Amino acid sequence: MLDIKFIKENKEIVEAAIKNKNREVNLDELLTLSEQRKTLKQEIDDLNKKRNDAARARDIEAGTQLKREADILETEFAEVDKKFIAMMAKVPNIPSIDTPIAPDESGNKVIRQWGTIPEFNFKAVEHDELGRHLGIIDTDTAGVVSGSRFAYIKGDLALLQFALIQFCLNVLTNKEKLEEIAKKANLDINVSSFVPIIPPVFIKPAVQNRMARYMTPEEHYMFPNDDLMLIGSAEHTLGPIYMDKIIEEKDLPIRMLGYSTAFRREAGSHGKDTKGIIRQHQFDKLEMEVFSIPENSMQEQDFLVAIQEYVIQQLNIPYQVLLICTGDMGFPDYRQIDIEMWMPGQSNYRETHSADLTTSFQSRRLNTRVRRADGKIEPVHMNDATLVAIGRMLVAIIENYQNEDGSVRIPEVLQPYMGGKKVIVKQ
RNA sequence: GGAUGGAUGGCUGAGUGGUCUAAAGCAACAGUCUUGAAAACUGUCACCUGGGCAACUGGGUCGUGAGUUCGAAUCUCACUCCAUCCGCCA
Repeated sequence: MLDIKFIKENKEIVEAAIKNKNREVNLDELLTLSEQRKTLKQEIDDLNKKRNDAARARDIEAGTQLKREADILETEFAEVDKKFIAMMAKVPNIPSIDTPIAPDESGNKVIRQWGTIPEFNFKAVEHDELGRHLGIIDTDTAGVVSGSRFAYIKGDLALLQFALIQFCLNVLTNKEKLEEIAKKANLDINVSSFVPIIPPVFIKPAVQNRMARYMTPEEHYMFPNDDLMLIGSAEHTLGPIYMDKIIEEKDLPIRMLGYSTAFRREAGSHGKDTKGIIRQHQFDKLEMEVFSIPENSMQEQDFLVAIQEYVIQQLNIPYQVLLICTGDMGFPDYRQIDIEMWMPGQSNYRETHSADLTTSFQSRRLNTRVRRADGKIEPVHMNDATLVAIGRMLVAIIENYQNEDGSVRIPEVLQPYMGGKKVIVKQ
């Protein structure tokens, strides 16, 4: 949610943001509602003053009359307020100055590429074929037991998942390593180790709503009997940790690393990525979440991207970094940076990471604030970013590390976490 | 699932219809004293929102939402969460 004052004072900027993000909101109507709301509130306040005076004076007759008047005004206010809130929720965050303006993903800008695209002297195959051959991915049985877009991850691939997690935890809790990463990225920030968190995977819909993500119930698994839903990302339950709280400036930044399963209905993606485990209803993910003071939030995002890149470089897989354009970026995002990793089986880069800087857009709705050193209170800035979407990372690893005989080498940095094993062979 | 108790500011906690404009303590911050610190003393110290350059001032907030009343932290109803016990359970 944006600040109504900001909207009032920067109508053109907000209008452009709505247009560039392919949304529709009538700002004039919104501003009119805001004025109506304010006027009504003022009238109610004045009336309440009189009511308080009457109550103190024990003037029962005047009080009765004033109460009747107040009831009418309050009903009117409730209606206007409801419309106002609903409309405010439709206004997206404004994009950063460096965000490319374009209607769809074709406007995303590649800002850097890393690694050399591997040349195979045989025909590289896709992960589902490799996985089936090696007996480490079983979507057929999962299809029978649970339906499409589910899989059994087995044997060495299951071990590889835990190796990845362990490797990442070691990096993100190692302050010296993180300092190195920040320094290499030319970032002037106060580095601290991330707090590892295993968050709940269920969330109350009302809280999810306050994360100000523009989402439909079709995207999530809902449990109306229990007033709960499954999260689509650890971010959903990490973000509200400081809901309705004031954080002291000296305690920022707060950097968290969540590990959880993510659940997605993929309602709108029929026929897309139906093979293998690229697009699943259920996958595990390491997710970073950072709360910071406003003036540092862009650097924090750059830091998160630098960490993402470090991990991929350690795995030695080619990737490209994209600045996402207005038409493709998230509703609450001020700046979105994605990473696409090279998938030899598809001869294509595929999206594996996303880093969202939402500035104060989510925190305003969550009511998470910072008390600055000078005592002023303002919304904190929030960043969230994928560290590893494990399913897709496993895909990238086995496709990039495949051999002609269908076996798969294990990336060097992960070998210590796999008991020294170097190759996955048919099981 | 059953039973009982509870939710008040950063924390502890008093408050059972109108002097609550929420006691007191702790913590924090500032000052005095001190070479410095501690202690002591003095002061400040919740949040949202309207008006005002400001001093200041109006309204709202005692888990959430509705209700009763001229008047609600206090009474009623619903909900959420927490604690303890019983049952079940990894």
